Amino acid sequence: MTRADEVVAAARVVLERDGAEGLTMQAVAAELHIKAPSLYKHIDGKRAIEIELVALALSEMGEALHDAIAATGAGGAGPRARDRVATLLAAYRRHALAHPNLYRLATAGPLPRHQLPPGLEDWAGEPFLTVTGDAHRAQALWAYAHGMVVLELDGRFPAGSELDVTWSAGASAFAGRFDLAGVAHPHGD
Amino acid sequence: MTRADEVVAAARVVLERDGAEGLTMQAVAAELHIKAPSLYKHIDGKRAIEIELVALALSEMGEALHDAIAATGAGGAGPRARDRVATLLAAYRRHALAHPNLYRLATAGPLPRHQLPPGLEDWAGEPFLTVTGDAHRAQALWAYAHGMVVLELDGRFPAGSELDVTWSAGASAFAGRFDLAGVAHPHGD
DNA sequence: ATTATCTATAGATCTATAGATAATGC
DNA sequence: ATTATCTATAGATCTATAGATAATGC
Repeated sequence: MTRADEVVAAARVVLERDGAEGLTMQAVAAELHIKAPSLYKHIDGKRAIEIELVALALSEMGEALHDAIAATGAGGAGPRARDRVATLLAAYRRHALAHPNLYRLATAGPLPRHQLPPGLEDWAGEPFLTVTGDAHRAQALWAYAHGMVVLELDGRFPAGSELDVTWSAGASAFAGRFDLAGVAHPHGD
Repeated sequence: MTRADEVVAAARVVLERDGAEGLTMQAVAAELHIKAPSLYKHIDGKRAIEIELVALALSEMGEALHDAIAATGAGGAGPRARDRVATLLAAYRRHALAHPNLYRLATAGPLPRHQLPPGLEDWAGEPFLTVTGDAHRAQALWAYAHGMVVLELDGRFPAGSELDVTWSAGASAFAGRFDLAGVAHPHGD
């Protein structure tokens, strides 16, 4: 682990603990028991740290999602479509809520695409394509998951909301079309 | 229009033009051709301005949504459910993209519920309940709309995404269950 | 020699208060 | 008198650079 990696690791600790607002060069340095100016000998500045954290977040989220749907077994659209959607959503929610500040950092604002490992973004989102079988439905499902997470993190749902039921309603909605298609247009192959 | 209202109106201009980052007391004062300290004689501070802006944003969004579904005519779940969902989503998207910075301010972070006009939040969200007929599905649809908007605003969808199609896919998904229900469990009344 | 760290500090903001000054309305 | 505005400024941060100092490795 290079010293630069240690800086990023320390930044992660600070971010998870104190939020984006608390992520300052001084706080990161303090986490390493050094002074802020020393950080600049190892990493290019605050923005560089943030970009590393975004890459890390995408990577870990991708892993959580791939793992989750791998366990459901492969397969296209079918009667188990709803289960697979629900499984994916549950993994997304669990992972995001377990690392709320890292999740926010990685999803808020424009993505520094040209500074991320090539393919990382696509790979992380792949599971949405896998469970929906269609690029547009994949994007829609992802947007749904993201919307639910940020609203939940920000406490935007009224008190007393039964969020498990709401999440479930979304899973049904996004799997519904498959079920309906299965009834109305049985696969010819 | 009280001077306090003029301050809020100026703040809105600054926010829409320069984003949340540019919304400073100095910028608001400059918009009114006065100096920042003078603002404090009219309004309680920056946070007070922001809260007024959130109330304004909720109010205008609520109006846009109510207007949109009013035009589709009342009615419960039925074959036109998808149209009504699509109409609501279109209005949500159009309004949010027309006032991106106000939208962000109003939806980012915790809602100052106790400092908003009573009932405003519920009223603004009512159209989602109207078109879905169910509180959980309403929340899910709202989360979908919000997710789509913030991802679109932040440029998070890959270049070349056909967002109209994606929005449409969500509308179909959330209306699908109604269609399916209509097929599988015809209304008994 | 090279590397890591330190102190000192420039430079850029922001919010908000204190107290003075000018203008308006009774 | 009251109201609106101004100047001056306290107080709090943050990022980042410059240059000195100590420690490590050949």
